[in-house]
Amino acid sequence: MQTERQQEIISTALDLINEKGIQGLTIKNLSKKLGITEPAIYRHFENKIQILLALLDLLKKNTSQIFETELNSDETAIRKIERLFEKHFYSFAQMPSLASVVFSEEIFRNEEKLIGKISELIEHNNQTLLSILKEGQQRNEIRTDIDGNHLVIFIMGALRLFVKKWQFSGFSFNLEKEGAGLIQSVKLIISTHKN
Amino acid sequence: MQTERQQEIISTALDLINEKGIQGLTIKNLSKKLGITEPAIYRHFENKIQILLALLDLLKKNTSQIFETELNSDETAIRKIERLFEKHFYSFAQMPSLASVVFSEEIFRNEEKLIGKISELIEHNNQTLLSILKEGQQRNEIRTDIDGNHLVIFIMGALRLFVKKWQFSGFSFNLEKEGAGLIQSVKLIISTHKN
DNA sequence: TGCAGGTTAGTAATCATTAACTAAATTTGT
DNA sequence: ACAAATTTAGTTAATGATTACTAACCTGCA
Repeated sequence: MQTERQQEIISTALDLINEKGIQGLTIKNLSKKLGITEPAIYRHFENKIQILLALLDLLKKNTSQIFETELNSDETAIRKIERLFEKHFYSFAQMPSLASVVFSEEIFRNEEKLIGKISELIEHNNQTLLSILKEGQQRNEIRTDIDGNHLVIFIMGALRLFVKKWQFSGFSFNLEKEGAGLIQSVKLIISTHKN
Repeated sequence: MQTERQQEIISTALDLINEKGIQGLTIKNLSKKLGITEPAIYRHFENKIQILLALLDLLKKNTSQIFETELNSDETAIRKIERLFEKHFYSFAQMPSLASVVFSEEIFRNEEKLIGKISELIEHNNQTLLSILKEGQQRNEIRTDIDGNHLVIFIMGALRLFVKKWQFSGFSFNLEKEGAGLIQSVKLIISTHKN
């Protein structure tokens, strides 16, 4: 469980990374933004790594959950993928800072624990997506001429790059609206060809 | 033009980022790896930003050139895309450190000049790829039911994610060999459906 | 009254960078 | 051809900023 202050710290850390990148996330900047002094941070987190680990938990909560929920829903595979995109876009639109962190693994490369945790998260989400796709292929909803692992790369690659473009543009376009078009293209690409 | 020592410094900087991420690229680490003292670095580069700018030039040389060459070749669009992947894979296989940097824009987020330069590079390469795709669509080699800009996202997204997976695995699989399979899937996905 | 959550004032370590000096190589003037 | 002048590429020693973090103290509140 997290206290309100801890959540506030994590959310502010997220904003800082969004604004200035990982090199902008310092205890000084963090405390300044929170309106408290540096040592006060240490009343809530043991050290900086714990803050980043908590931040990774937030990422996990905001992405893993999406994958898991869809895996266990009753929809068609195509509809699951569609909702996967929609939910991601919704989540990022609600909290744009998230988009600046979630697909930027470079941020977590300076500590063994962090590397392990983000790798795990990515791998787990990929496996969940692969399950959805394989099920869709068995049901003949999703094309079988392309290996499931490759489909994962196309889907996640597109999602990642599209969100990164949005971030790079300074969140200047409507992610959910523009994203709807991309979702249609994804469906065209992965569906079994019917004619 | 660059001196031999400057190239050595850039190449070593690349290796450092590959090993420890951008936070591992310090003048101290750099000089230690080169076997010289820290101030000696400043005989070859004005400051650290100039080193990163020179590193971006290396990235540009290794990616822009690939795109440009293919744009102006006489091959079919499909063959151009195929060679685009092959050349990227070859380039990264020759110099794996490159793969750790080229799709990690986060590295260059702490200085206005760096952000500008990497954004320019990405945008330029995307535009070149878009030209290739649109020409292919006009010639009816590439499917027209999906917008060119979306095809760019699928192609670049897949290339980026695939290379990133290779990096994440510690370059543990054969990029060119495994990549050949992905290229076949890319061709299946972007080609006009013929039957 | 005890403690959660702040403060002030510091720590050692590390950061990029500079000043001043030097040995060796190279260029220049005669 | 050769000594003098200059340049190149390194050194040691130090700079002020900044890093994450700590010790000791304070204060309002349950």
